[in-house]
Amino acid sequence: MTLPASHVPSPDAALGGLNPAQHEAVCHVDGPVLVLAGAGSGKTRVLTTRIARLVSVHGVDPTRILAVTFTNKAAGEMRERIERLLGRTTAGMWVGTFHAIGARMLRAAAPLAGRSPNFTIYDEDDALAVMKRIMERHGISPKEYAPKAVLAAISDAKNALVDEAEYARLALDPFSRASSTIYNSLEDALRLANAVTFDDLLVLPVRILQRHADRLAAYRERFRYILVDEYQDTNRAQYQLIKLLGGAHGNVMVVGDDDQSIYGWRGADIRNILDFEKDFPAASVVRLEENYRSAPTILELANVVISANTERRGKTLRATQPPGERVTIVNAADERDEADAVAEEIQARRSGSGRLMLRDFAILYRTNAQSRAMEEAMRKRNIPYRLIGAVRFYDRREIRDLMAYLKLIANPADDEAFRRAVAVPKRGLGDTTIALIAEAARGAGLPMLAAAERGDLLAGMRPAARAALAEFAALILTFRERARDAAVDELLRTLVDAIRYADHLRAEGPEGAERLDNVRELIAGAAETVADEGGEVGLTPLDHFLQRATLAAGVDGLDPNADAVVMMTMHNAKGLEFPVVFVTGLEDGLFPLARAYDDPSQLEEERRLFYVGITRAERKLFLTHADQRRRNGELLPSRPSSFVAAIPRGMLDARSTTRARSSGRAFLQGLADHAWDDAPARGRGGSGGGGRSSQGGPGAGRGGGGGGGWGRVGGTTPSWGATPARQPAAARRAEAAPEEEQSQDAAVIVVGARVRHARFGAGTIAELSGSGRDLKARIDFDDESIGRKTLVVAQANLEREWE
DNA sequence: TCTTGGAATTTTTTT
DNA sequence: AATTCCAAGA
Repeated sequence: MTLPASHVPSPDAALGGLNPAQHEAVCHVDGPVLVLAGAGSGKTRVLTTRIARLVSVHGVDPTRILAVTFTNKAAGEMRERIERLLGRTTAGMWVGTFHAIGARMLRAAAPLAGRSPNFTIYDEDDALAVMKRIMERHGISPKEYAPKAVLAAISDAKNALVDEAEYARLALDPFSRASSTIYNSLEDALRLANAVTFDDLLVLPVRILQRHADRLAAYRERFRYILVDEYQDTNRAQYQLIKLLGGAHGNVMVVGDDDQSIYGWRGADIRNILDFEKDFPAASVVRLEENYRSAPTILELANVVISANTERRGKTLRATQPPGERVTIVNAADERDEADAVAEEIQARRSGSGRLMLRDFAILYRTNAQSRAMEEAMRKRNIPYRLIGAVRFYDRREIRDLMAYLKLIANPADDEAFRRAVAVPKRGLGDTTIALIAEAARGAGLPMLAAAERGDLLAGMRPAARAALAEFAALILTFRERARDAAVDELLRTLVDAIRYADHLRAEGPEGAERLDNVRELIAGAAETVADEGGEVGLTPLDHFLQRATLAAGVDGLDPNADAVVMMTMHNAKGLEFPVVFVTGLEDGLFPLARAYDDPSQLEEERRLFYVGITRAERKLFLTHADQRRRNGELLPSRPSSFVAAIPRGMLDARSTTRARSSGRAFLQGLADHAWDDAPARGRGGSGGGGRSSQGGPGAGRGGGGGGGWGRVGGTTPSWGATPARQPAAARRAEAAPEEEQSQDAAVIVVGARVRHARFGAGTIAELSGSGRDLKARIDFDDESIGRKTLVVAQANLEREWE
């Protein structure tokens, strides 16, 4: 990104408006620092400003900076903000998630881990499939030891940097012994398939650095400054990576909040943050305790909730925002009633005086299953929404089918991909034939595809099967050659043609059409992949595409331009903020989950998750719970969460939906100790019908200069993300478009419009197709080497070009 | 080899 | 409720 010189701020301008603690963190140059950054305390600003100053004031070459973020989206935003501050590109700076960075290091040194650079990353399903087959081979019954449990045990071991050999030594009980056997075989199978698991993306780089002093020295020399965001959620392997890279010079800044540590279950070790000063002696500690995000009422609630935890360093967030509305708790009859109340509240507020847009609302829940009722409520009222997480796009069957082909093309040793690709569409090759190939491959020590190419290994196979197999192998070979330089979208198009995949889907009946749409979306999305994402050599566009697809997080797909209500788990909401937030399903057994009661530390983690949910809200927070809820098909009575019961009455306005009041009486009266059953009378003037908006308005609205942007929407022409500067959460707040069903982008995305893409630069829209989330734009880019491309508008993150 | 229908079985969170 | 698993039949 380049800005006119007049827009480049002087180094000191960036310091304006920082509070003393932020200032201290930003101006810290050498040596370790721990920044304890409370929710909404401006830590992203601290990180980006510091990096910008390292470059502009201290003359640090961007290539010598390593910044670790929690999601790819956060990485992109961080890079963008730094570039805006610097007025120049940050090419060569490493900004990414631990997994993306690990993958990059591993690609550069794959042979040291027994892989070649085009290795495949197995997701959980892939790993599970491999494992089940291993268990079968070893005669370990999946009834006795659940494959998922074994995989989880192995994953835990990897995240704790325990290798097969050490695990074998530690394995004493029967389950661990079985797991140990499987762990061993799994590692062999992965090597053979030239594949790695998610965990390996962390573990293998650590191993390489531990065993190869020259590599370690080279990286230490390169990365003089290391920054880690969301440090409270790092696990052993991640911690070790940072310690290896930064241990010598100690120029490591970690930023985190022990109160927001919510990934203990996947190996995150809260001790990493509690003990930072031990690991990096003489570390300075900076505490950011001023909150710039939330109304005082919300913050007060957050402080009360988290104070029940004992395992914490302890801090109290101070409010800087003007007073806002009180927090409301809503009692609903069941999950549908709860969803209706939420939807009605959104409708009421949207048409109210607050000038809110749909993207200003977020619905948060503990489990993905809770999204269903919410989705139905939104659909019933034609409220556009975006669902984060749950069923990932790449998990859909048709997408997995095609991805299997791509993976096999990229990595012919990938047996998982082979098994899936060879079976779809049907070519008369069933289990028997596949088992035969697997057997032959094992015997010869070859990947299955290679075995399939060897006629001499397939004695005893039916001629028909043999012919089909030869044809399949030839097909893959053809595409392998094409993939060397072909663009991925082109590759996909030809592939879909060659295997007549459209026919295959259409044969499935009506839902095949929808699947076909997804295929088109995949192709359009692939058009966006660029050959080289920053200096990695020897990889094809396909390799890049596959990696990006596997490592994509749920929120990565969140389109900042779409005006839609967002729904997601609280885990996914970490790091985000919204004017109005609904934290739903606050019932015992659901949030906190039942199993958390066994273990005080798990209960504390649930409470931290609640804290994360609360602190996402800027102006208004709703808590909701239902009297009964369908779970796993069973209708269960529910009582309000113990988290709710622990909140002093006076801090909440309580309200019941009409249905909860009429039907829920008997149930509620059973709860003598329940704080809310007498509440609807209070609050202001009689609380009207269920879900009526109480627009008691934050008349104050924006308050501090950089703070909110709460009121301002509307206005004249859509300027839409273009307003540079002055707007902290600029992208999100941007204007959007008329209501016209789903297609919020329609007003600005029109044929002839000038737009800018982050990588392809400026261009003109030549043609549009599809609608809503599937709206695609054919764009003629100014740069002739890029030419004409078709992008999915919802994913392309286009900005209107300002002229 | 592939389809079909009934049974079994859901870890809660995700890179 | 919904997906996945498994056995028997076409």
